Amino acid sequence: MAKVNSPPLTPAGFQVLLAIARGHAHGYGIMGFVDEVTGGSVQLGPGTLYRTLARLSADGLVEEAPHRTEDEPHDARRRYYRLTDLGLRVARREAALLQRLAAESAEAGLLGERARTA
Amino acid sequence: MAKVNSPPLTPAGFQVLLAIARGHAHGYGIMGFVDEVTGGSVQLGPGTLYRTLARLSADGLVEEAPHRTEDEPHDARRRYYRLTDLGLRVARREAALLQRLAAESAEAGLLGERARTA
DNA sequence: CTCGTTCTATCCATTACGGATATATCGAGA
DNA sequence: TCTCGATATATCCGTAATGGATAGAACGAG
Repeated sequence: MAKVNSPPLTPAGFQVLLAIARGHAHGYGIMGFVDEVTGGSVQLGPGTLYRTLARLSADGLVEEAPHRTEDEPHDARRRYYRLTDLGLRVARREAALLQRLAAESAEAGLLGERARTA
Repeated sequence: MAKVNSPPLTPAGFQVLLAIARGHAHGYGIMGFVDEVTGGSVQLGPGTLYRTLARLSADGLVEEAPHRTEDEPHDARRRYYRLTDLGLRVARREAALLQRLAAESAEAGLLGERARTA
């Protein structure tokens, strides 16, 4: 049985995995997605982004994919990525943790019931 | 109107705020709660924990609370904390972001549908 | 009184982050 | 075709966050 001991995933690392899972396959697109989905409260600069992509790739969580000649007009500068099997498992595990924390947050009264009195 | 520009919240910072919101008011108890609620996948060592508490306190997100002489048998070593109004707002905002990310994870198929084929 | 546990606190090495900078390609338009 | 701003990737560097080791005081059981 393969070790499921995944290498530690950084916050930025999860953002990137999530963006790729959502179909944003190249670096620049990932930046925009993260900014948008978090309402601007998380912003990956180029430094963090490409360093994170390199680490995820070295850890075997993502791999470079061939250019998609279909819909996209083929931009030679772009590098596309996709999740590996391991990357998918890691992303799922992290997503489950997030869900758990969101549930705890709800238990703690941190969700919903906003400005009830005011 | 007060600035809502909260100081940046670190991952460890949110864990601590959540633990306090859940009623774990002193450092050592927070360590145990975080370990437990995350199934051991997040572990705050003493270094991170107390440094984080100090920073949260300096930023006005938490404040020290008087010892609870009621249920607890009074342990003079313990230091109790509670959320400030600002801390509560920040925790809520972060919890909402978490929820959003969990929802995106679901959209990406990272939640549920586990080992369908196997 | 003694000892193991609880609890807070600080120090240090490693790592992650954020932003500036560099460079190359693309597409629009003169 | 030549120029220029926007797109896209990549690296560098200073700052901050993390993890783990270490220290030491107060607690409770025996």
